[in-house]
Amino acid sequence: MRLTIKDIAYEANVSVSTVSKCLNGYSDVSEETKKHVIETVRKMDYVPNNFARYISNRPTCTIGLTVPDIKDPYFAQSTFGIETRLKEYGYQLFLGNVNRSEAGILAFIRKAREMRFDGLVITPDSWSDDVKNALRALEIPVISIRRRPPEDCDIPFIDVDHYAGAYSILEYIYSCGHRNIGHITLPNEAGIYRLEAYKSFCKDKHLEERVASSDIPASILPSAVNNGIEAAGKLFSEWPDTTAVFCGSDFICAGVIEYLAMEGKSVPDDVSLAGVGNNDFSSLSAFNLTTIEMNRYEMGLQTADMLMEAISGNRVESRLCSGTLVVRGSVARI
Amino acid sequence: MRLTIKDIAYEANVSVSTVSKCLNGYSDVSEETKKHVIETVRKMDYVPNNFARYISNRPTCTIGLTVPDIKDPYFAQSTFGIETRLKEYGYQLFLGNVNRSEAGILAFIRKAREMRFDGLVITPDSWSDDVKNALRALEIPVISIRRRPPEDCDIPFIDVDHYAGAYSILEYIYSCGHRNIGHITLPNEAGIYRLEAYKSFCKDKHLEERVASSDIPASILPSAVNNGIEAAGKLFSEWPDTTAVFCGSDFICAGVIEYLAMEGKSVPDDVSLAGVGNNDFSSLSAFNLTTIEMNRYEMGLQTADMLMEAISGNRVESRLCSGTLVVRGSVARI
DNA sequence: CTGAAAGCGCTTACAG
DNA sequence: CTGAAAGCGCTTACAG
Repeated sequence: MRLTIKDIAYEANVSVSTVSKCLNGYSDVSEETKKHVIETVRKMDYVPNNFARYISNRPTCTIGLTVPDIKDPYFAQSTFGIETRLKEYGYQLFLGNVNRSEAGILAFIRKAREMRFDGLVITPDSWSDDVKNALRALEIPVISIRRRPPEDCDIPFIDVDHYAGAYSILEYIYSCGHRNIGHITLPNEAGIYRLEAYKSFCKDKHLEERVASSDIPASILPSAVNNGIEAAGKLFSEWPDTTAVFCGSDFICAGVIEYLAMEGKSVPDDVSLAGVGNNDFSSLSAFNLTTIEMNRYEMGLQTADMLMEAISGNRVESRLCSGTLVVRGSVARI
Repeated sequence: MRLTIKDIAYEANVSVSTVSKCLNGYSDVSEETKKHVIETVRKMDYVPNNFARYISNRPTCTIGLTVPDIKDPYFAQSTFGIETRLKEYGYQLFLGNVNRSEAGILAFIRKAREMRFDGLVITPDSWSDDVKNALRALEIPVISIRRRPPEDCDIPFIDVDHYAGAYSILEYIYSCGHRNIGHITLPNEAGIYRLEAYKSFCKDKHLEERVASSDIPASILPSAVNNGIEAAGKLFSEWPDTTAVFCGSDFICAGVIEYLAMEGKSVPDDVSLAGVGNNDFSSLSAFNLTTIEMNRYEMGLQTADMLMEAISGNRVESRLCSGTLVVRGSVARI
């Protein structure tokens, strides 16, 4: 049987209340008693039952985090950042993989209420009425990470500034002398912001828009490569004099490189290339990609800060985190 | 204020006990009453307080998992497997990042007791006396994943069968006609098993041992590439007629490829190459690596199975999971 | 089939 | 400084 506070009280010859006070650092206990009780606790290896402790409405110091896909290294990094900072604040992370399903996130929100979490960090893939209502019924702070809530949902978010990142890498390409710059879109929400940036950029610099895309999914690797190959084919057949391509992701860059290799061309000698993401492989010399680093870890730290602000009762504003340009060798000066 | 079971009882005009029975699926309640209560619960959006529920020593249906490094995609995959299977059993995962520190794992074990977890999956980086004692004091089942406990620590483990995987890929290389096969070691525990397999293999086939290694850390990418470059230098200067190299990891392969490129050689035309790990980039055509897939996800599923066995009170045996050979183009037939 | 009452392990005013 | 007692929100024999 597990030891309870009674066992300690009995052993230490004091009352249950006194043991409780010693354990919780109350000051109105004599030094001597406290020492004796603490020693007894240590000797008997007693660990209080948190379930009994938190039965009243005290803060549980635990935060729930949903992750749509635990295998995605991006989420891994931001999760790590959140966890690190949360621990500094004395909070625990409760992680729920929700597998990109609406039922999953709904179940998680329920769990959060049952377990009396003090706050939530979520990444909903849909903002259905059910999700919005469940969120509204919550009496604890919520931050959305990597997903921007719709107008009618008043929860703060934190996300990468996809637009600014794309714009800055385009400026870098431009500064290297390129004027015939193509874009291959990334088929998801982030990709839309990047495309927007590309379009604004072309307008601002009076460049011709050269956009290509493919319907092949680009979120995981082998398929993203095919996406890049197909889109590159379209791009170069329509605008053969393109000198640089800005891709919606480094994965897609890998596909473009394969396409070019098939055409007997190489990067950056024949065509310059830049992406977004700074994946593991991007630094390998076979790729050596100029790209945008998203600083996910840093974003995780900030997410925890925002949540703590909200838990303290302050109003928090949504944030966009800027990526940083990583210059390697895939964009040539011309 | 949060609703309690009393509010529901009052609203539904029944006793607290009756509400509790309805909520917990007891049969000795009339259909009519049950329907009415459930409806009231739904209408008022009441969620029971788990802390009150689990105050007695009932199972909490939550499992603790320590992960040494949440950014490591390998852990991400096995974690995902564990979570998936656990959910099927009706269990929750509580994830604690322990950051490869002994203090971290000790703190986690304490949390596990406070929170009355039903079981633990751990990955200790050290098996100090403190850790072993803390583990022994635990009254719940524990499985060690990816770490094999010392003799005097009676907890079952699950790990990749590094030895068998290495041996099988060596047999494949041999079957392609290679007889001058070198090995570049991976400087960690898994690497030791792989080296052993290499040595046994050489003995079994009467081949000369050609082992090279570098002190440069090989766990993260840019540094692992340098490890491969340096070790390849040593290997080829000592045994220039080596036709195939088995590397302790795909990361190291990437370094060997760079080394060969600097020498004006390519894979597999001049030298054949095989690794272990099947990383994201391994499938890209610039690498096209023949390697061993570790099946981490599958291993996670099995981990959950083992834990459930143990929780059911059965004795469970340690397991080694075999990897599977992935044949791509980096090993030539000669 | 229903509900009053005791109990789970802890905390917290409150009296002494 | 110490401890008896009430209470947290729920569950579970038990009586009716």
